[in-house]
Amino acid sequence: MNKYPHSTRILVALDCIVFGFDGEELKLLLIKRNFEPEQGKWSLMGGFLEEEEDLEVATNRILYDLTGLKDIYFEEIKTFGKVNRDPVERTLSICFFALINIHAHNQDSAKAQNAYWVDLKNRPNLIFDHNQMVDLALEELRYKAALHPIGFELLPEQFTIPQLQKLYEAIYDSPLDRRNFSRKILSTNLLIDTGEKNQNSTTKKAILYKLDKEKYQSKFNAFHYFISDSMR
Amino acid sequence: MNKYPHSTRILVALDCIVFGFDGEELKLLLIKRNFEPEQGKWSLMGGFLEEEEDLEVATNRILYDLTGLKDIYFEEIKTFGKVNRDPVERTLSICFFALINIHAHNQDSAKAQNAYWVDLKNRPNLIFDHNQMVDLALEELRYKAALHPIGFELLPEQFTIPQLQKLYEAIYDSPLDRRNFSRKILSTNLLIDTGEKNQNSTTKKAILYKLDKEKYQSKFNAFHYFISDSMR
DNA sequence: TTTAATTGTGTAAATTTAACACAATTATTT
DNA sequence: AAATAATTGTGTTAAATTTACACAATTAAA
Repeated sequence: MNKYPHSTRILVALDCIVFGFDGEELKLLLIKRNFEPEQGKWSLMGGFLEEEEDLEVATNRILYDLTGLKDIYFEEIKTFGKVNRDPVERTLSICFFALINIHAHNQDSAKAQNAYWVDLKNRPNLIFDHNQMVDLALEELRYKAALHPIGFELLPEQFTIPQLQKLYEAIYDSPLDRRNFSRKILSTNLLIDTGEKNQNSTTKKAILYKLDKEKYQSKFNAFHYFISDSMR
Repeated sequence: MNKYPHSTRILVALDCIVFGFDGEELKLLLIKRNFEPEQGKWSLMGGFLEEEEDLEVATNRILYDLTGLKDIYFEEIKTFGKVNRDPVERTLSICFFALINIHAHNQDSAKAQNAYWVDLKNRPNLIFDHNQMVDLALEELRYKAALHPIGFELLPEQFTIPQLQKLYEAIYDSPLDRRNFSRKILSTNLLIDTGEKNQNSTTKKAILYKLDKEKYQSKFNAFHYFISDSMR
């Protein structure tokens, strides 16, 4: 097997923006680096693509190491490739974002990576071009969530419509009309009434829904217009 | 400057799907390979990311070498990273699509690369995973063009609404209602009436429009819903 | 039992979309 | 010169959707 003789091999990293939702605010799972380079500073979770490892496998490995979860929803955003973006050595970064249920991930995995949930709005400064990556990820999340039902990935198995609304309000940092939102969501037919009601409520208890996984799969690529253009 | 000692450096290629429109059909600019590997077979235009070259610069270099054009509209799609996707040596491919005005590019540049315009519908089989790349690129083009005014990138400076409609019909391989299409396009206020009319017509001459570049820039990220969901 | 907060559902006006018809223009044919 | 055929520009109406609201029901706490 002949190799390509005249070309340069380059380090390839994967960096992931992990979003979570605590019921009130959008959160990021960030690393307080206890290793070099840039020890002590904050960064995204990342890792290098290994010798005999498919790119997809590497992505799942990195997400698993951080969260202890498999089959996480993620989406590739962009490859960052400025020559000097990493001062140690030239490194490409294939950047993606992931959405997880903040209560489902393994705390020990996060602890092992020295990872902490941080409010998106009050996030610390990050190393290298990681700030730009987060900005872009938020943009992409907003774009995608306006049209496709990816928001559910951030919620627990069962959730109420008011919870879902709070999530969308957090994503777009804008208030939404309760009545119109509810109608829009229900009209997608993606929700199944579980018959149960939210217990931890101090006033009227809201209906608990779960996602209709089959319809979610089959209608995922349809447009839903959850959020109007003016809102984004 | 310390290097990262234990990690693997990998070959990184860029492969681009170049779309064009001849007034009737969507076209692809493909390479009839007169070099190894896979000499004689068809492939996408590509190239390796070089040592001291920004990723963005490499993309523009490859597009320039193929078309003689600068400032081409392009969009990154995905990085293909299966270990064995290139049998010669492990190679990542950062894949993107580009839209050009088929009449504006430099024929000599294309000839130098042994590149030919091919009907998207009757395209030859391509090497490696390039077929998948084209499939994905078409999907992304359809997705993006349903919401954002990228179609104009495929047309000459001046164009008529019937021409534009033919383009959209080619992209979605579906007929569109002439009257509703015209209304939808005009309501974006992205078109400027040049006052001139299409000359090479055997019947009623259509109005020639040009793009309002300022509005195009500023409203690019707004949603336009050029194509309804059921159409895609 | 009242109160306050929240949830579920309804309604009417405005806007947008979908489906369709007709008049105007131009090269070609009669 | 008039008729023809193909194509273009614009208009209309009904249906569907969105927007901006109001009201009744539920629940824990006062």
